[in-house]
Amino acid sequence: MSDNSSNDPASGPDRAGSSAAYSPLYQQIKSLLLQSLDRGEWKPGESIPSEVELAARFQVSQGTVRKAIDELAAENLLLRRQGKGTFVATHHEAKVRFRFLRLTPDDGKQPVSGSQILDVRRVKAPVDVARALDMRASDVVVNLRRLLSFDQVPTILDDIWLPGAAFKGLTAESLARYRGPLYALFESEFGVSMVRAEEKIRAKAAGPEAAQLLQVEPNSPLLQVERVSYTYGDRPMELRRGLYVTERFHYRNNLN
Amino acid sequence: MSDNSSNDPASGPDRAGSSAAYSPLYQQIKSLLLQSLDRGEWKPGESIPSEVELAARFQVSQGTVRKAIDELAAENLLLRRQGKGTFVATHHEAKVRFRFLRLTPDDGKQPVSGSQILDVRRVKAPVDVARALDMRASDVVVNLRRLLSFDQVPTILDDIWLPGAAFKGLTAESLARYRGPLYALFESEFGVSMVRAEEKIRAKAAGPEAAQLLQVEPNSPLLQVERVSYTYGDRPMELRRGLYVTERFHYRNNLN
DNA sequence: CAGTGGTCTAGACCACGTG
DNA sequence: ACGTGGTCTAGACCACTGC
Repeated sequence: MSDNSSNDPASGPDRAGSSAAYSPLYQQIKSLLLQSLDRGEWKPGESIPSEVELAARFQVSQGTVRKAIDELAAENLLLRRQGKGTFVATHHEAKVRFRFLRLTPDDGKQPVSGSQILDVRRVKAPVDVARALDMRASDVVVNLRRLLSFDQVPTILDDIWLPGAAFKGLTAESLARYRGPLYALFESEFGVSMVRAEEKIRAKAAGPEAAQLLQVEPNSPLLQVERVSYTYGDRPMELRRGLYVTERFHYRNNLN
Repeated sequence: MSDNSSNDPASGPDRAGSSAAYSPLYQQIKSLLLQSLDRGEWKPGESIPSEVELAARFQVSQGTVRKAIDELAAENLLLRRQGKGTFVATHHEAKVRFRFLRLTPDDGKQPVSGSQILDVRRVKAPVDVARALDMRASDVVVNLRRLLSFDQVPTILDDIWLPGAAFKGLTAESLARYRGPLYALFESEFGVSMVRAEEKIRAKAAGPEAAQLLQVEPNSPLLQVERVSYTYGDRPMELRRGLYVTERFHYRNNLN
């Protein structure tokens, strides 16, 4: 705040939300950065302006910008690379691919993966799906089913629900052609960046259809993983129900 | 560094490990703090010295101490409370109790929990246990089995393995008397603070004994959770194999 | 009111990546 | 050589807690 002899963070020109109880400057800067990300001012994989530049733009010190970026980096929305700049996180890039997939081979060797699209439909949202995605039951959703194999062994059966409006051009053909993580496709083809997800996990006996597709005995124990993925602004954009075969794989998790 | 006109972080008096490639000052401070925690200089629940005090002790600026503490707080080893001080994390305290338990009721209402000790034995470590706990197979371990119930419904069957040396006085009687999380007991009775854990999760059919104890049909699908817990310095101190009934509960997880 | 952590600034220098 | 993020410092003031 160059024009302000006291360092009062609330006195400067109106930077973000105007009134509000009290929010530290760096939080306000963080919100502004989030808005820019959401607005698509900087695309996934691209670099954002340098800290000095942002400091000038927002009329704050570099340290304040830094703290805002620190938090966004901690949340994996941004990626700092010393000497190069700060980049918008992306689901392309080998390093963060399958960022949301916690299923891991017991022996540690990463397997060859293959995907088979079983079905793509556009339907009115079932109530539970509508509730999870914050939509009305009259809204249209895309329902996508696929089978993932690792080292040729069928391992994950996914049942995926997406808001129809945001995923207009999504067809079985475009999916069949595509190689790589779905989230990368969502990002580059539909401008939807998944930033965070919540999962609910339980054990479930395989039904007849799942057993057949996953090539296990009916009633075999499967891991059922229900995931809701969110974009910027905590807007839910995907509901995914997966059934995992955990014979030679396990779901890994770290607790702090 | 008051006595050093240049801000060279490597030139001052030898603060931590001496040589080593290069480590930022605040990382060295962090190591020193970790050593103090490990050594028990400050006990769980207690406050550590103030930032100014630590800055004076280590001959660095408050900002550097702050950054070290920031990281320890992010890892949940320390807890900052504005206006009061910085405290050593503890498994007592309602807020962080069951910090490592991710099983959550589907309806959100937190249940009444009860614990029943089934068995406590001291045996030579089986090979897999020895490997997980970084021990020799000739070493003695404590093996503890218990049944957790939520709202009177048997839900978790735990099979727990602990290094015998560190848990000398652990008996069935002392456990039966104790109420509250095991990790809190480990902390106050044995000076072992669990700081971090890794879990491997899979779906498993209930064997006859588990089915009987958990009051489910044999071959019912159960969540099998294998957890290794670590103290300071990444030393594994517990192997825990749990079987969870996920009829009215689920394992929740957040992905970033 | 004093003491604690929390925010903000300004400026110096370091490590890294690229030309 | 230059620009980027990373570290470190010193000092000011704010917000919260408890005496």
